[in-house]
Amino acid sequence: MSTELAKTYDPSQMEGRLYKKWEEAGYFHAEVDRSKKPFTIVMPPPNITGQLHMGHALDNTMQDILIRFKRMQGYNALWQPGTDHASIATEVRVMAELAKEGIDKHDLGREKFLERVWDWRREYGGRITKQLRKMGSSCDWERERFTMDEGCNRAVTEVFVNLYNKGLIYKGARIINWCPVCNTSISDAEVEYVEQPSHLWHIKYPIVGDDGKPSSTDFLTFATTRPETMLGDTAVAVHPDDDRYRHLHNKSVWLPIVEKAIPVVTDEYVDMEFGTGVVKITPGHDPNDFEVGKRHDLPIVNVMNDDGTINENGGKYEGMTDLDARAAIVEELKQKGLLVKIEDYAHNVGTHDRCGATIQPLVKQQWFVRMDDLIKPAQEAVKNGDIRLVPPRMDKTYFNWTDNIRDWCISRQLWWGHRIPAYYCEDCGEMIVSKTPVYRCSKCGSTKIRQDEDTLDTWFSSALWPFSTLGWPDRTEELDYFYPTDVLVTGYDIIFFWVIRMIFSGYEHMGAKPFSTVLFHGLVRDGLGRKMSKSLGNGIDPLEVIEKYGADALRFTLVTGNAPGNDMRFTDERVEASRNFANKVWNASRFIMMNMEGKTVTKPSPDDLWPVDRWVLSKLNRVISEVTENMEKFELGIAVQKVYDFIYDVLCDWYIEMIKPRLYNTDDASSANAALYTVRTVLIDSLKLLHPYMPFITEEIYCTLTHDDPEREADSIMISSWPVYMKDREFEEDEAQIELIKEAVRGIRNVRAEMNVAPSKKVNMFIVTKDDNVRTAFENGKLFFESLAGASSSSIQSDRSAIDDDAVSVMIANAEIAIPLAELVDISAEIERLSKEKGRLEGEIKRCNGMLSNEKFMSKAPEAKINEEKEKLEKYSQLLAQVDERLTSLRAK
RNA sequence: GGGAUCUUAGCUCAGCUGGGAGAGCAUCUGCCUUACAAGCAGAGGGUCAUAGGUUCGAGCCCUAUAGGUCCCACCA
Repeated sequence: MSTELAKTYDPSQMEGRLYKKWEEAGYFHAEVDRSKKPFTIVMPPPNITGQLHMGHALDNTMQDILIRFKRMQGYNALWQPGTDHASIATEVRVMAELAKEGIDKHDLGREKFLERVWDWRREYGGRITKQLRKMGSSCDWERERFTMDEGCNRAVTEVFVNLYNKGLIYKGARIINWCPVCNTSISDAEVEYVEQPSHLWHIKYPIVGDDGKPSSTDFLTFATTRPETMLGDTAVAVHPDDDRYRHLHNKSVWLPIVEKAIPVVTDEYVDMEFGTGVVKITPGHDPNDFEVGKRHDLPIVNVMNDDGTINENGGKYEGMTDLDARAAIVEELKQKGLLVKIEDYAHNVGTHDRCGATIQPLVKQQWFVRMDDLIKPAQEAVKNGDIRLVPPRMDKTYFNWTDNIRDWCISRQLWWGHRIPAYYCEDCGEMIVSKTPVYRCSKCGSTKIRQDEDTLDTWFSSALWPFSTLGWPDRTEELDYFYPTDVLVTGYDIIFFWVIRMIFSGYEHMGAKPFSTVLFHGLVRDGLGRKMSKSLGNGIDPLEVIEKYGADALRFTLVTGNAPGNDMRFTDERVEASRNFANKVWNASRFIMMNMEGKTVTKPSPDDLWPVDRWVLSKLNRVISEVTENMEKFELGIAVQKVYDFIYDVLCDWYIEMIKPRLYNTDDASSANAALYTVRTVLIDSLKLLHPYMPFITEEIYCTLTHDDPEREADSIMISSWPVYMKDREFEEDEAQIELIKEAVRGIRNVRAEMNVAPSKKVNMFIVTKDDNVRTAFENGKLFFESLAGASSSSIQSDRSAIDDDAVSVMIANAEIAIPLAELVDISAEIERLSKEKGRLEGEIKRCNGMLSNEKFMSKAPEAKINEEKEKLEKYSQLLAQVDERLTSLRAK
């Protein structure tokens, strides 16, 4: 470790080095230790396809802040990392690679394809974790997991089989989003609705008469955007209350082309206002129609092949693509006189977000998790506060999901993922769900066994993450000790996909919640407020930011000025400001160390401390308890703001400036020692408070500062103890004294700036006061007028004698600082300045009086508030009297 | 269509359970004052979206309106 800090702050030369040191020292690692309280966070596993983006950066910064904070507080802090296999994203990625070689995954076959994916994963799967290290993330890499490692696989199988045996997993037909290009079903979330210009085809079906034949005069007219699906129509629906069609209840209409009768059903799903109030029902190719079909027990006719062409149910249209069939069918209807009109219509078409193909809703056999009972404990947990969501408004979103929960479709027609542990006997058709591979049919003894082709939804394994990573289904020590975990940090956009599923899984399989608190963050947007996305190309690469400004600046930027759950805009200027702050910390530390050089700083006796030393310790004390409290409440943005203000304002702008004369004064070693000891104490505690936010710079300074200190607390700031409030650092009187001096200094600076007094011009100052307390304060603080306010000398007296009449006055309660500036101001200007001040004071007094003379205020407001107002009134009245007196005397000239 | 959320200084945003409007950046004026020009000392700038209501007192609570954002559902 270097013994002094480099002249300029350069994050790039320290961050990699320090991270390596931490990791090698094992500071990130947590072992079960019953003598300490655990604090656990499981990292939302990033996709192995992922590249670090700002969302990760924010997410991980927040987790690292909490983990570092708790670790310093003495908790046994475990941050459990890992990655997600991301079935569809990865499969698409590898398929794209194969496509470059002209290979389709079906050519390779399942096994060969999976080998390719594992190869890909070995090569790129660790990329994101390397990038997380650059952020300074202090997670326990020795415990890194993967959603498809051996343990997670066992957990997944265990859960699937258990749920199946409990009757909570079933197989059933459902309409799903089918991508005819990728040849798989995709989840609702992967469907992107794109508005496309299209048409509304108004069509009429003949009404079937009592004789069972289509009428040639009575028709039922309706509109559709997809005429080709009429091949699969099994009903026509009207609203039950629609008087226009009451006569058709229980009747039928004739489905042309297919040439068969289909019933007219009544269903509330129909919007009477839209079009003619009639809807054709195609349960096989429309999600809503599917639901209607279920309610009315309608047959399902599938007219489409997996590649999107019309199948044998389409009769003569078999083999045509959907669009060709559409044109042909419209033409045939027209010839039959059944086409009423064609209208232009813009309509939202579901497309696959990865390949852009138009989604075809198809009915397929899928696996489902029955949610009605599983969701109940998850609902209850948030309701009764067992699990707390931060910010609390997320409760509403949460309940919106749990209240409207639908069965979870968990099967995917993909290869990369956990294959469903269901086996079918080719001979007798028996289905066996088993934790271990099945080779023989338990019913007929046949060995012709085939495993279900489908894999599980990626979220199925993520849902188990809080306990699968700790060893479940084995009852490990880790599980016993670290579970339930403490905080989950994630974006509000995956409340449904992930958070809810982890919660009900925790209750179902562990019998306990997965975590106590969920801390949500928002989206990171670009400078224009747009979501960062690849297609827009407006994403800001965190790694580039780190390279330019350092990880500390990036982390600081991501949590500053932001409230939990709110989106934030990310701009270069904000990072720059953060970097500048880091630079400030760097230079202040450098200054302190320069002054310590060659000296042995010892603990001063209490008598050696100056009021200003006690003032800063008292301020430090307060910021420690406030910051700690804010962090306990997850108010990270507020906490870091307070640390910033303390370091910048209290430490750098005031305290360091105020002790300079003592440091430079070689005659009084004990005073210099007291100042140095105090400033070092304050610096170390400030660095500790800042460390969770800016781990690298604080470590570098801490180690350098304490490298030869025999009483050095720890080899690293990250394992040092979090500062705590200390009663013997509380100095109320000294605080008041120094605040008075600061007020005076600021007043003098104001006047000087207003009067255009060159900063280099030193002037005499006279402090006039009759108040003993104020006198004491200024006796202690006289020297600050010289070092901070440009006084050549200052003296304290109880009246204005021996002061030039044309001196400028700075009024402080019970004191006047008179500054003779004869050659720079004239009396009339001073009268004007004081008159303005008088007006301001009168306004304040009027406001106070208004409140205090309001009977209702006096009877209803809390006593503390009333006293506060009374004190203000007193102070302003005092100042006003001083200003008045001075004005009277000036006007008499 | 349902739900959530936001609207505060020129810009980006804080503002904890209601008690005299804040920060950073930008702008303006001075300063190379031996830690820092990535700096120092000052200054200007806000009817807290609009209209009502509750309250002694509202940026904060309630209602309505306008506009923005997000999530969900997608209408034939």
